[in-house]
Amino acid sequence: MEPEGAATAQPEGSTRALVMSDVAALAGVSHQTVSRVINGHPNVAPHTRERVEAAIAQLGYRPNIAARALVTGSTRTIGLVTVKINQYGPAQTMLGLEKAARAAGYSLSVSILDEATASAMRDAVDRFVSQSVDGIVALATYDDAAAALATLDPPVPLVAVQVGGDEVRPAVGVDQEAGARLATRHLLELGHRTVHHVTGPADSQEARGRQDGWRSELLAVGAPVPEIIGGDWTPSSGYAAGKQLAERIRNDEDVTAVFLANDQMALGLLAALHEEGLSVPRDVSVVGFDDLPEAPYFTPPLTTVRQDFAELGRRGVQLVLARLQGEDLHPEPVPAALLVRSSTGPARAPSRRKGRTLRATTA
Amino acid sequence: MEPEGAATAQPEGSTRALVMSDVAALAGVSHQTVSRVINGHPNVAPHTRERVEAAIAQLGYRPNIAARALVTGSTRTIGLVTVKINQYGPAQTMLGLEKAARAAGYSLSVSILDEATASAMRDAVDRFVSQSVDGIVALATYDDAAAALATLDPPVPLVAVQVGGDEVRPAVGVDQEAGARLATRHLLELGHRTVHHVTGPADSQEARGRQDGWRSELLAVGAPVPEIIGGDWTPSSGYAAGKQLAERIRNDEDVTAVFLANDQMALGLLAALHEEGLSVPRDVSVVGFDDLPEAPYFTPPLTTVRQDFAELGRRGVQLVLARLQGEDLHPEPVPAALLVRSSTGPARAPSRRKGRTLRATTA
DNA sequence: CGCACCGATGTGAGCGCTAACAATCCCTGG
DNA sequence: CCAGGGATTGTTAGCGCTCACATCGGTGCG
Repeated sequence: MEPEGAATAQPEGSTRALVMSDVAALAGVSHQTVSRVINGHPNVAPHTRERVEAAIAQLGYRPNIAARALVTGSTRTIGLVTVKINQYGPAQTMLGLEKAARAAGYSLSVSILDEATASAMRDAVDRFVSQSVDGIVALATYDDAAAALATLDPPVPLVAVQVGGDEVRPAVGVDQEAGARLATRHLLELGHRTVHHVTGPADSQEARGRQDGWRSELLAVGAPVPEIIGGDWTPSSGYAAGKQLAERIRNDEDVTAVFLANDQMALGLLAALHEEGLSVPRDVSVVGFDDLPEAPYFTPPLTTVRQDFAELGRRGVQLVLARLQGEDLHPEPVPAALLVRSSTGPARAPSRRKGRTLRATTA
Repeated sequence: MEPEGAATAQPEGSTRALVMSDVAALAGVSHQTVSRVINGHPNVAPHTRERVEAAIAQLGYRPNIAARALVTGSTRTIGLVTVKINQYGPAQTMLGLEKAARAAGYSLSVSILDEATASAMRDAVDRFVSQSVDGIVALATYDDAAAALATLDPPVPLVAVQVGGDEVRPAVGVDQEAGARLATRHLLELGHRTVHHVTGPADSQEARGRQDGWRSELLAVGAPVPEIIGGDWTPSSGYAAGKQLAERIRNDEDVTAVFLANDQMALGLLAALHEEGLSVPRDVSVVGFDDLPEAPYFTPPLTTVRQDFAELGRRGVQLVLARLQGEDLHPEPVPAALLVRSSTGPARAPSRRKGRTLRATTA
């Protein structure tokens, strides 16, 4: 980037044009010995090691990683391909991944897709391959992305994070089903006859996992399984669900508990219910999923399910590194935990609750 | 990573062990001509260029970027150092940056700090330098991070995104002050005598910018400037502010309009006001800042200020690239826009509003 | 008609590092 | 007392690419 003649132009002892032999010369050894010290090879005399380390420190030497990458074939970089980083889950997962990668001495290169299409996914993986990352982590919660992943066979380890089943290659994920069962059970235990469910998008494996958990818990206790209400993660779809549910309550249907596949939809539902003059949790109990930072400040504070994203990231990186060494571990799903706040309460008046008055707030 | 003997093991015509001379041999030219074609050098005969391109396509050849980086000194990577990616603003900015970087043919390497301390910042920048990124973008909205940036003098361009003034090196940011004035003016125009303000953390330049905007708008129209209420971005601090304000309203102070430095605090305030039996916007008008995806679904839907993060990212990358070429552009701040929803309304009963009844909901 | 010149291509060197091998040196055991 | 072996260090050869320069064939002009 600059002729080496300018090497000493830096005001303070900053990096530049310093190469291994500079260190070697100062320490009075060969460059190879310096290399050995840097890479922690065993057979270096303690005395020599010290001298080399001192020289490195004195010069502020930093190995050129491009040169190292050229010969080792490893860039010590992990590529992350993800979608919709503005959603809480992906953002948190990314945070966990970065931390774990850094701790393992890897850096994280990211590619944020606009859409989770197969071709976008393929392109991103391709880009990482020609960037010669050591491994790739894909956040693939949507079917087509997951499908795209399945067709890919990059020359580096590729692991999926947060996909539903084990359909796709090595994968780690949160135990969506267990989390959903926790939420459902909580509502059931409060005495609700059944629990309604607002799902996420049909092509999201996470959404399906939550739905499965909800259904199986209902089935397990012999509770009726109401028809699901479709949603798409947005508050707006939760709002629509809230309106629909309010209408059904007005028609005297037995709707006292709702489990939504994420907190944002719960927020929308809360808003709709409020508009319809329904009180949470007096009239309806509500549980979300994700534990957004805002969730404790919803009106009312939202009972929800928290996923341990840091742990997820850690395992994701761990999986990549294991694969890199040829190991083939199959990690357990990361557990989820229920956080009970004020949006859930005991079911009132077991069955008959005729003659309720509904205030219309909007008019 | 693997002995080159295994080079042809790949099932389909995937990448591996392909080097420039393979392409050269197939095209019947020298490796240097291949290099020229790849790098778009002018003096290549059209016919030759075509043949080389065909060979590249046929083989699926991808240049080894480590080798290129070794000789050119450029990795075509931009480093991003940021804090708190789980907050909406940073996450969106990052998205914008990644997009812009990718469009410019750069990839984005990220480092997410736990804390915005000087030493963490320094370490991250250091790591990027030894990773030999071409440029660094720092999201430095906090003073100590910004201060750390000012002391740093890395051998690559370093630009700050979203810092307050021009104190720090090349920087781009959203015009916080203008956004805040928009919000304040909106409330004033609705007939409110003055506007209360809940700030962000004192060491955040963004928070101070918003506060300055609020104050100068108040001053501009000769409205009284109430004491600011301290906050820290969290819903919890907004909640506390809400409680405090409710108390003051109960004591008949003239509080009818609040501008909060972000939406999350507005959410907390909304919750507190609701608990205190105060109606928004009937009793109090509320404006936030950020336009979270959830903001339209708050109770009531929140009037707020939107920042164009995509544009911010674009300009950030543009600035780095300009610096890389020695240019020294000083970009304008990115504008912010007011979004009026239902949390703001006209001021009632100009002054006297004795004898109000406050329901206590919690008891 | 021949020489200078330019566009197109090839050749050689080397970026900074690690891996493989070679060369020491010092010790141990027969 | 000398061969053998392990520990330590040095030497050499590339990794795959781009840069600088050499080469070659053709064109323009004196």
